[in-house]
Amino acid sequence: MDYNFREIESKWQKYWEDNKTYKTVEDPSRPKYYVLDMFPYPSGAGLHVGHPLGYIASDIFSRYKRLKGFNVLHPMGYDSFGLPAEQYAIQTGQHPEVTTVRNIARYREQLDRIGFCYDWDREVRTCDPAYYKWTQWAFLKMFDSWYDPDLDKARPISELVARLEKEGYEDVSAERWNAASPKEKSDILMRWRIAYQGETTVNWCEGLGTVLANDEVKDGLSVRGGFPVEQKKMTQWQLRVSAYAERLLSSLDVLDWTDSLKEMQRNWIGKSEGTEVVFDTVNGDKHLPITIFTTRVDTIYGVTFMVLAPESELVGPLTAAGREAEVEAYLQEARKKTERERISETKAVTGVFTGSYGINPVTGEKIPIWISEYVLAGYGTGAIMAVPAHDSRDYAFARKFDLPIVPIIEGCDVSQESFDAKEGIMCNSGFLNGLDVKTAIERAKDYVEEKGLGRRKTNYRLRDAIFSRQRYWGEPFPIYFKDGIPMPVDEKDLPVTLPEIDSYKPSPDGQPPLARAKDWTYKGYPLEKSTMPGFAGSSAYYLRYMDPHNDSALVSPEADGYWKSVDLYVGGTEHATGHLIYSRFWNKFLYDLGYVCEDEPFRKLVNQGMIQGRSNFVYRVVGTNTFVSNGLKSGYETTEIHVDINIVHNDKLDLEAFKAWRPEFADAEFILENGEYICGWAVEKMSKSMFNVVNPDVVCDTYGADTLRLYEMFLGPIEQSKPWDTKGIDGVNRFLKKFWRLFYDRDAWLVTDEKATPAELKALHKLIGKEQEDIEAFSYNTTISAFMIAVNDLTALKCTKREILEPLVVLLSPFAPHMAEELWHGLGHEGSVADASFPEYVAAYTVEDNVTYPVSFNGKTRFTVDMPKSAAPAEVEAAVRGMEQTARYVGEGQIVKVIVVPGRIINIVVK
RNA sequence: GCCCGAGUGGCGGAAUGGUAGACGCGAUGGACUCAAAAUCCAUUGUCCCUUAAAGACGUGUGGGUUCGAUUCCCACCUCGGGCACCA
Repeated sequence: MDYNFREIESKWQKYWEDNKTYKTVEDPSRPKYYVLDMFPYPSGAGLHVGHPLGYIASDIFSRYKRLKGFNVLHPMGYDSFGLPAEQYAIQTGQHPEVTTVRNIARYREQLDRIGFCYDWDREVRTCDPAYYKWTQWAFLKMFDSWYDPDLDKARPISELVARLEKEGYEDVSAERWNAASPKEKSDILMRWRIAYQGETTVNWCEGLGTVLANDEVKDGLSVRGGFPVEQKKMTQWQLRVSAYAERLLSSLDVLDWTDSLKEMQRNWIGKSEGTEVVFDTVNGDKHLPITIFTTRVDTIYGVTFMVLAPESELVGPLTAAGREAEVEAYLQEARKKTERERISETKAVTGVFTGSYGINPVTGEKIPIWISEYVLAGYGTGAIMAVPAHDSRDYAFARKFDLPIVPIIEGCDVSQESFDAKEGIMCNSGFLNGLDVKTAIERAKDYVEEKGLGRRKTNYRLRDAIFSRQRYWGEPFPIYFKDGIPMPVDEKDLPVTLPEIDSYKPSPDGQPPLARAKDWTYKGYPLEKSTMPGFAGSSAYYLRYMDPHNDSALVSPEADGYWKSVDLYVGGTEHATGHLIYSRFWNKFLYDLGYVCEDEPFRKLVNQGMIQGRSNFVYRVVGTNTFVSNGLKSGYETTEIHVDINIVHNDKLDLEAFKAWRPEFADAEFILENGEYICGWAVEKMSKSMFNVVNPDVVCDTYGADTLRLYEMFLGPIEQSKPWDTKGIDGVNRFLKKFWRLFYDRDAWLVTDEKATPAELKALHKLIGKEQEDIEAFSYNTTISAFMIAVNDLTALKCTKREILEPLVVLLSPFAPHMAEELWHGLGHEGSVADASFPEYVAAYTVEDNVTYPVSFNGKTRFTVDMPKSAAPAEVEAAVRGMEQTARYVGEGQIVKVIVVPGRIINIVVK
């Protein structure tokens, strides 16, 4: 019987499905292990070979852990709300659900062909009402909670209400609270709710007709669609992620994530420890104290002006009489610019003088107050003290508007640029003179606090997440408005399902699409018309997999207590500042309220790299229909043309297929080298337009799923991005065929019950040891190498013994499950190879024979020493030192060091 | 500009202080075959050389630590990724 992968693979895929081989149930008698892939958005284009890279890696790990005796949870689902389906719906009028369901079916078909061990009974879809019921539920909990800074966790809002009634809270006194109207009370609580509605500057994307979160905007363009994004003040639902900034930052330390990913999150959270300082200001005869934030309070003697953000509410009160027109003109100008324009004009320094002055609280000096775009309203207090000598932005501004520059660090040259480094000795700085900068920062902070001029303050760049989208294809908010007051829908009435509407465009009066729904009300009151963003549904999906059919809780305490959190999460880095922050926030919130038992959702995270395309080119001689082979093209003037990689094999063009590819190439002629047409190539993004997309189905048809799995892992370390290069695929395919031939010689079944030889046992156990070690380290490519060596060794030994081959099949099963299953049953087993046990590693079988070390003095071999090859260098050293001959040559105790490497003695150092 | 990460044969890559280039691809030669496919065997870092032996060189560049450096340290160059008026 030859290795017929088509037959084998479809046979076992059906077997797994029929027997529910991969169904997982909670089992307290076995240790659990939770392996999760980032679930895909089911796009219309289907999967290409880059998508399954991470899935294959996690599948191998899941299968390995299962062989090791773990109860493995390995689920899959779909992140199925999202913009592409909605954009398509707007164009075609077709309900996004229709396309989504179709795409999911296609994804499932493609995934099934690769032989994953998912428990499909646990599938989730974010657009399923039974699923998004729990997304809405979590939102209600957030709406109904506040962040208590004393306990440093979220608490029910009722506790805050009780406190307000009794003693007041912060600046809201009990009298004021108790006298407030319902609307006023609602507004007050919005200041503390975790999910709250508030006015904020948002990223408005006209092209998509919706607001976007910071991580959905890149370089001033929307990540989806690439439309320009502008800043706009709007009232939106938001999540108080910023309350968790410190916890999100500090618990990064305990996570087993890559340093680069943690660093990205640290940057995104952007903690900076500084000082808030109060400056008195004078506008004519009016005084108004304003607070600024700085990390360099030590430079306070170098302050020569102050700057406000254009959006700052201080702009109005500080605009002096007679300056209104000019200030207003500047604000108009700034408002009109989109984010992108602001960025592209980085170098252009703009600003306007308010006419007011600030008083430096330390020096008493009077300094002008300006307005400029380079100060952001959303960070710190929206106002800064400017120290042009030691801040490059202040420096540029001072140069442009001819403001004084006062250096306060000894010996620094600020004639060309500012001196930003935090080093040097202070001067011109009163009580700070003579201190080095680091000391001066601390001294100045103490000083400011002692004199009551301000206080130490930590700021974070992390902003609250804007949570409303003016779109249709997302979760509706479980919020209705009673007399303008946002009210939560009763928990028992969840889910609030999406209504049918006639068109997916915004309503004629510019409202979100849900305004088109006929009866979008609850208890007779209007429901919220925006929907939740994409990250809502993906923030807690890993919890739902633990208990996917529970209708009374997101996850039962039993299921949560058993599965706890994700042990291994595999996915791309593109979610570093989006999903991976929101999920951690969401989980911490649920943890605070006691719904989950773990503070962090993803213990260990592995980022798989991208698989790029490898494009092929043909070279048409200009003005002809003749194509010249790559090696000869320098002799001609040619145009480079992308050619479909499916008609190229190992860079050799299939001439007939090329002629048939496009009508205009039907009568193409070729200039060949050595009788072949060699194509050029380049590594590019995998995309249809470059004809370099490789479909996993095609690879499965040609080589089989097992070869695809093996090959994707053999390409290199999974974290690395690399081009898909079909060249090497024959190698792993050859390996599988060779493996098969250990069992079958054509139709003859070779396996015998003879006893294995030491050489055979050695080959097997070397592999067991290596596979164990490498899989735990995610070094799959080296495991496969070890496999190839073992199979070559056993082939050379003509090994046909069950004692060796049976464990070998188990070792193969995580990588090539179909073939392993076929051979496992061939060996007479009844159940699936997935239920086998990982073979025990016996180090003794791999021990090498003795080795003879020559011991030389002055370059001449004087004697030899016999040691086992496994002896550690230290043991060899001890043996050499202890020998009589040694003492004869160098004298007792003369040896300083004997340098030994496995197999030889390199040097003997003598006193 | 700031913060990470990486530079090794014709190619993907291996080795994390101890024989650099495992394993695979490609290439060359050979066996089997009427032939092809498939399979198997051998060679394959560079230089010197008819070949071999022997030798020298060799992990981006320059220095350092060490008996010994692809690996550790310093500086630089190149590439990739992230952040970017965050005071």
